[in-house]
Amino acid sequence: MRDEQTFTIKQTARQTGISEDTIRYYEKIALLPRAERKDNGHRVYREEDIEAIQLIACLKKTGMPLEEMRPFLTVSADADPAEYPELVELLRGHRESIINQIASLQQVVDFIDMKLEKGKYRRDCADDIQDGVRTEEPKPKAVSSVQMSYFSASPGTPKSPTSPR
Amino acid sequence: MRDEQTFTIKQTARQTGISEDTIRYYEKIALLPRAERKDNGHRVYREEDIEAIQLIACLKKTGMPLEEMRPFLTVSADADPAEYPELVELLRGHRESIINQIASLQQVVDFIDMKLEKGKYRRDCADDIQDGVRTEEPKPKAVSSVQMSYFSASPGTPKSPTSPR
DNA sequence: CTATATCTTGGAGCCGACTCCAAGTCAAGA
DNA sequence: TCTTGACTTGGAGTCGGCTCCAAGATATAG
Repeated sequence: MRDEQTFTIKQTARQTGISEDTIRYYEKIALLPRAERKDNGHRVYREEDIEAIQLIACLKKTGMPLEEMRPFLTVSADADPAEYPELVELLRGHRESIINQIASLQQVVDFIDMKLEKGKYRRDCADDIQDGVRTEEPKPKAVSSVQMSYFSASPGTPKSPTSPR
Repeated sequence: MRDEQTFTIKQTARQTGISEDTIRYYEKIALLPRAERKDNGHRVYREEDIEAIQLIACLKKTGMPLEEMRPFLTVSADADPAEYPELVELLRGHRESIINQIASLQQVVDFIDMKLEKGKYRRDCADDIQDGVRTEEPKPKAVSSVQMSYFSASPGTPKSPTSPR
């Protein structure tokens, strides 16, 4: 039998950069599945668990709220997302919003660059919220809590995904 | 008499996508300078103020904490950062971290794309465990090597979404 | 047997970033 | 005059995401 390597929570924390407390917290709120326990009750982690935690860490870096991560973790847990068409939609939506986020970040970089290189004139990074009359509330999405474009989605900008790589 | 247009807080909120309450909050914590008041005490905003708020909105989208925005706002307030060499350093640092963030986001996009297009394999989306003493790492953890099947390669320990073990 | 270390649990506390509220001011309209 | 509406203020409350206990179990070393 393949002996899979296992890790203590401490080792896991070290490998993932997420604190032990936080890992337990994620388990508590069921963002992570309940970890297996040894006879003494200690948690055991293996590669796949660590990868899940790393995925969380990665999404966290992008500013995504924990609640929104659930679908990602579900997808990562079981292989084929195609079986969950709703999930596919979710993923697409997230992809969109991440692309937008990248654009925002790029604008900040531009802003900085401009400032750094003598910048005098600045064309701020908010070209998306022109005086278009936006109703403050993006309608509450029906079924899934996820959607939450990082606010102020540009009105009517289809913005097809960047060419698949 | 110039045509400098001024705005109420409500209009400003609308234009920037930031709520009135939040704008007042930003002023309260001095992230924004105290706005001018009319005789009746009402706040007045003009273009430059709106731009500052939009800058905040933009930085917010990138996940930056309010406290970290202060230098940016200082810079935007008075044009030339070169006079504040310390600020220049700050800006450079932030630029760095934003670039990293973009990379993280791109990885998430890749992750999603992989999942969406039938994904089979993935490479890890994060591997910057800050100055880590990578103690016992069984493998060299190559950044760009494609291993780590994230799923479907669970020999003996299948995780199903519906059955926690 | 005792001390030390590593874990467990439940729960309290903290911080950032809002969000909401009550009470009050002022201007114009019916 | 009374009412409405847009604003003001200070402060309280909320929520997400940790972070920090205290009390207790178990494992190994001396």
